[in-house]
Amino acid sequence: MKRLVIIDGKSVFYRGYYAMPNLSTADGTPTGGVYGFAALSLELIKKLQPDYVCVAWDKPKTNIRKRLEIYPDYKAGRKPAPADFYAQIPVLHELLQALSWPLYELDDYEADDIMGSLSRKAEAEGLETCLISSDLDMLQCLAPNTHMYALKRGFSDIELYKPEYFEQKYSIRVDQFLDLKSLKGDSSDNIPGVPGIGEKGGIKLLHDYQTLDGIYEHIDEITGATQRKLIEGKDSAYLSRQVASIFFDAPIDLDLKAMNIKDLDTKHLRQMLKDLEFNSLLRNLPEHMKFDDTDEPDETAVAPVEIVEWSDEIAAQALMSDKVLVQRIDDELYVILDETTAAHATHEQLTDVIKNVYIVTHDGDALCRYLLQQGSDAPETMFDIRQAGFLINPLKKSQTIADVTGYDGDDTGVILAELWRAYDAQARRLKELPRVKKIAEEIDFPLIPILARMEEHGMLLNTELMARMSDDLSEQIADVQRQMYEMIGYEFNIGSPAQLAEVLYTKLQLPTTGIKRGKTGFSTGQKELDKLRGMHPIVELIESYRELTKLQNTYVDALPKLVDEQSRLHTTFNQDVAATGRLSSTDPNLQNIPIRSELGRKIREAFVPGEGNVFVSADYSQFELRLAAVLAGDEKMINDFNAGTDIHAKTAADVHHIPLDRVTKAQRRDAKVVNFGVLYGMGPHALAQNTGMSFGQAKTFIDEYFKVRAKIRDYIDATLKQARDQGYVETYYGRRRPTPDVQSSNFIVRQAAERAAANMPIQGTEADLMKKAMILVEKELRANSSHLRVQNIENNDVLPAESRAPQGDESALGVQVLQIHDSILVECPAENADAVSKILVDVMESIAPELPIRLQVDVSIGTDWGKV
DNA sequence: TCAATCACG
DNA sequence: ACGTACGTGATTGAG
Repeated sequence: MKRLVIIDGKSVFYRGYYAMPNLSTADGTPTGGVYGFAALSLELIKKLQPDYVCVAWDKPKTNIRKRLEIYPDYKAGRKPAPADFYAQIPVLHELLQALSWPLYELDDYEADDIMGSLSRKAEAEGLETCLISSDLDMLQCLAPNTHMYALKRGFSDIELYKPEYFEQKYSIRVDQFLDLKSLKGDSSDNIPGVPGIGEKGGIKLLHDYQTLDGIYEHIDEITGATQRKLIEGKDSAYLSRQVASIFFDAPIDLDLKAMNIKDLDTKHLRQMLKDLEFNSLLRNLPEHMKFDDTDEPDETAVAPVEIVEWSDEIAAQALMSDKVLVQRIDDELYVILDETTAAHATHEQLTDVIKNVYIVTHDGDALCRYLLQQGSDAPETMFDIRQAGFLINPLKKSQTIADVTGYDGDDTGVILAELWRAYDAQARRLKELPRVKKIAEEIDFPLIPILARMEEHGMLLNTELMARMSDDLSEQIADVQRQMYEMIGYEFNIGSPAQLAEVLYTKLQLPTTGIKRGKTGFSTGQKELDKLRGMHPIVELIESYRELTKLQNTYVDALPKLVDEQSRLHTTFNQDVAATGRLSSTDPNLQNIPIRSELGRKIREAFVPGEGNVFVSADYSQFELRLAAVLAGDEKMINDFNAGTDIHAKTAADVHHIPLDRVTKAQRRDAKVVNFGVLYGMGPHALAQNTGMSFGQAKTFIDEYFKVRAKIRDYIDATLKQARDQGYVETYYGRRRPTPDVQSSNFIVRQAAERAAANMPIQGTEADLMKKAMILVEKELRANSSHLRVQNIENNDVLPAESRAPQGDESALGVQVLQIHDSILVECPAENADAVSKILVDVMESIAPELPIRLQVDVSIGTDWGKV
């Protein structure tokens, strides 16, 4: 039996769009919906092996005219789809052309009707029809040889409905389905049904009386509320049936010739998929769609490298190369010499290679950590394919090997060949982006071994102290809990926002005016609690409960579980996550250990240096604000900073037109909020929320602020213009962030993108400088040149840098252990603390002599992290 | 798996 | 009519 597949285009596209919301090509064109459509339909083609395929499409607006005549509220209340959804539709149409799948759309008929009509004709012709849709309405079309593949939540979850399965699942016949829908309604199409009758009730009624007509013919036999609801809802039920029924008479021919799946331009298809960067799909095409390229080289399929065993010859060849790829896969270490040859190796065999040859690898951090664990040295720098991928497009959510190579199979030879190819492509791309290349080579790549050493070194945790703190917190939590239960009169889960909202807004009847509500009900977040403060004593109890449990669950109880045998914590620093270029820290996140609250700060006391050591902490003062002043070229602000003026007080004085010495504490505090907020694009609403000003006051304040700091306003405008005109923004040093969403027609999306775009050069330049500082600090700590020289000058025992002891923790003055965006934490022997402090201040303050501003670094020494 | 909440710069 | 400050990560409850 010949088989026909009819795809509900928009429905499948929609699934794809929401399954892959962030997918885009390297230049930022959104492709998630198209990818979802392509992946899903090609998968189904492979599985179903159809002879014919076509796609049904809802024509915008005109297609529901027929139903609107009957029922004006049909599909009312539907939200319009987002702009980048529509932007992808022309691309999808192009793809369909490449596939030669006919696309059917008609005035007055929805995709449902087209699918239904075609399937009836196919049934008559003796074809088997597979309907692909997420709209269960299509179940009306089921027939002996017409089946439906219903897409469910997620992506690969598909349910096959044949008439027998349908009848078993719903315990009604297919021809009763429309009547069931007439009774239960459909909220997504705004079809009312009979209010009060749902699926259960509807099925029971249809069981007893077969049809909607049957039910009303026997309405006397039905009792109670059901009878009343049915009588009241009779018109609605029949109206619903009219609207929900599929029109099987759409004027469309079953043109099997046009639907023939074998008839397509495979070359066109290949080019299309390549342009869309759907490389994995390209490699996994159904047999008949593959491009026959026996007479021209196929650029997509990559031949696996040959993997040989290590030999002296390989070693010699590697040492003579100007670069080799070194990659660990499944606990095996490989060295790849060129696109055809790779060899198994051990870290010992590679020691000389790593010391002398430029290394290319995917995930240099992992490679460095492995080498360090084996007792080897890490290379000073390398080409990291993962990091290069990030630098080329920092908006890409993930940079795994599969992401950068487009190959997600498990053939090691192919992975290695693809990695080599990916490196090649990246190197070529970086040549076109010289400033990005410079960032890679001078900042991100050299930082990798430093981060690896920091991670391996770890931070010592006083677990006994943590245990005592935990007991303490437990007692306090139990106490707060007891007080709350007494107050309310019963026990409930305070940690559940749903239950808490119930207590606050229903049990206690606290006012809900002005309270934000989310999808699940009224919010119980800190902002909303602030509004309720003073109305009920429970508010303070909730706050302290939250603080205590947060501290205990997230830090005090969680961190000790993660220490190694030496009681040290090893985080992972990610350099390829934050689109601004900042580091992030995971497993555990050591960049968000509490400090702001008194109680939270205590947790830092459990972070201690090793025996005989101390911590030295150095942080930039007002780093981002200084950079904003520089980027905006605001000379007044730069001068204020260079003169050491209190910038927040100065801002307040300027905005209020009063002398500096008459600024009140409150005025300074408000100015500080604006100074920071403006870096993020804060509006009057947020300012009002944060300061307690009225909306009007906040607006006036911001207007006044931008009069005083007109250069900042100009800078933001210029940055946004750049974002719109060239599609990206960049840091002072040229790190880029693409800005596709500033073109969005969706106001909210666009505004959010604008704030992110305006902020990126500031936050990103901060990140660039911090990384530079870390690289230089590391060099100084290890070389400890000038400082030791000062110490050794008396015995005149200075060695040239080259002949000093090999690199290693022992020979360094101290070890960097943490970076938190504007601060560096170093662990060092107590006697080195002053020398380390000096290095930190000197290096960090002089890291950017090209900038016309003084960078100020504050440094402190302590015997635990709470004391620095 | 997602939303809510809250920890940091 | 929307939602309202940038960038992160971890935990919890609930579907």
